[in-house]
Amino acid sequence: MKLTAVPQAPSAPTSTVQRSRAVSNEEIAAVFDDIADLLEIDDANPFRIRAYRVAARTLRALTVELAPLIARGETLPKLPGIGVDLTAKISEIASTGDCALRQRLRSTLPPGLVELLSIAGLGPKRIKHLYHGLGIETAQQLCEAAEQGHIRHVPGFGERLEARLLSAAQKGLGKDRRLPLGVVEPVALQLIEYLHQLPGVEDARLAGSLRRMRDTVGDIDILVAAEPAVAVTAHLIKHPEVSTVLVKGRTRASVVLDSGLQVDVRVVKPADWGAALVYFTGSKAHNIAIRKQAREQGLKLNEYGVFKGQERLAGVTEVSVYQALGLPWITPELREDRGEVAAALSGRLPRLVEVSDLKGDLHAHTCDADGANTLEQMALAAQQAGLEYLAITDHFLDSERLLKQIDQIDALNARLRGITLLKGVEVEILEDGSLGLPDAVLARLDLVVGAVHTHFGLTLRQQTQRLLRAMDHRYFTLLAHPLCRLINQRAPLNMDLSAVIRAASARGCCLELNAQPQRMDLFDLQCQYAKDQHVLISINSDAQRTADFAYLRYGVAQARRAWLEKGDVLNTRSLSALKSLLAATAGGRSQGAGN
DNA sequence: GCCGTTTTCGGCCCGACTGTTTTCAGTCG
Repeated sequence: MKLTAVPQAPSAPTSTVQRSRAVSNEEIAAVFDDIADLLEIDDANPFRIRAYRVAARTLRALTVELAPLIARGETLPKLPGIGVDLTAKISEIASTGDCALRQRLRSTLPPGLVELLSIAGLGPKRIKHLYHGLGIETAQQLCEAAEQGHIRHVPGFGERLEARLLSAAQKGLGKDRRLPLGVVEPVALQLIEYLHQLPGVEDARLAGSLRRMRDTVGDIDILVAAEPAVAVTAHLIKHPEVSTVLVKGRTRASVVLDSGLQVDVRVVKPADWGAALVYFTGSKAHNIAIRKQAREQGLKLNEYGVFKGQERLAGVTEVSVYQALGLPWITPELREDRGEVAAALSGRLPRLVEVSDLKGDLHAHTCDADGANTLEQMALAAQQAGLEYLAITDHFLDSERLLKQIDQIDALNARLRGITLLKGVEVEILEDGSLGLPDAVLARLDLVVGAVHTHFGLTLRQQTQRLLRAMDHRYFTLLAHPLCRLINQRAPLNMDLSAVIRAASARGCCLELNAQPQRMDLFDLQCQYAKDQHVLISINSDAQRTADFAYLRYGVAQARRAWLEKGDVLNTRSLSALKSLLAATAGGRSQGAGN
């Protein structure tokens, strides 16, 4: 229950069958995670607990919502790790919003105990001891007991543990907060540089979810290659931004920076580098999957290498580790146990899109609206970033100003060399799904990017209909930041994205993967579903200033996590191919659907 | 709780660090 992958806030479960909206996979997964937490405190079979956690993860990785299938009476597809019992529970949760097992567990255990699990240093065993020994049920009671020195007298606890738990509890329960990749990565790279300065450090690299380029990151994992005599962890805790040292051993240290970010550093011998890099890059699920692969071949895989009995077969490089398991090297973005091991085994790993494949950017702003730079400055910066074309898609422009900008772009294109500006707009999708500019103006553009910026609170049905109607418009090209989420600030729109994706497919519209670090909109799995439905994805910077084209690499990373290949991405097309594609789709839609 | 062409029962990934203990349990990743 520590970290959830999908930031859609689960709504409070209701026991009524009539619900205002369908139960999402995320909500079912949250119930399973809750059951796993409760079972953990209840001292249940660890493998039973794991089954619930694995099932929760599987549900979060699905690209299709299950509740509508269940509502239609269809049988659920066979999912790995989900058998007869969990299938029944999924149906139960989908139709009632809750599950009898959870209610039973909650009735026998105080509700606060689950919350205690999120305090560092407190697991199920210690929570049980504190509950039975001192009646502690909440973080508040934990603090009081620690301050009064009661905890040290519970068997298995001592003064130091008491102090540590008090400190962790006082820092609150917000430790599972995740920050945008684009915010954390620069900090992490500075730390890498700092570690490299220590003599004897042979290598230092990002690991964990940062290396897998997840859109949000919970902490910074760094792997260092150095001989045991090198005092790497001592060097780390001397860093000026380190505020708290959580753990410091010879080969491992965990610290908290002034910013609140946690940093975990592991030190390994250079000879173990490859195996350690695989291990600490994860994900946990990927590691379990490749360990299973090892076991099936009579091998053992750990962070020191691949072993056959006592003999080490591989471990110096990542490639050698995968090779010893009979696999090609798997790029970190795919290491989520979403089918990459099977694909690797059968030689069907995708040839993923790369930053250098991008020929253009179809969403950018200028100082004509709320951007910081002129048309020309943006054009030259795009060229500098290796692009051949850039669509200018300002918003908040009225017809008159937009027509003026069109003329300015024509004039600029006449003298620019090596970069072409496309005439576009980020037009408001109004509450009823109509577009905020007249057809006569939209007709003069190369592309129309539609987006929602208001009325986030519509019902599921209203919001979905709004987007479907917008895409019906004859000039509609591309739906920008479809979810409208802002990481840690605004939840994704309440709408049926599967329906939107299928509609985009039917209408020949494209969807954006917005690469702004706070947006990263769509999610990887949603892009994957779009790909399945043959919807082209446009990876756009939504640049407000010249420096923002650097964000494109985050968008590409998200696309790679979605298994997208060059052909799945609209803006890998050459300018001429793009223009003919735009011409073919925009005019082909129903003439009567416009507003 | 899931899984299986050597299994319908007996497996299910594995090591570092901490703190309390005096050989190891609990937590974490």
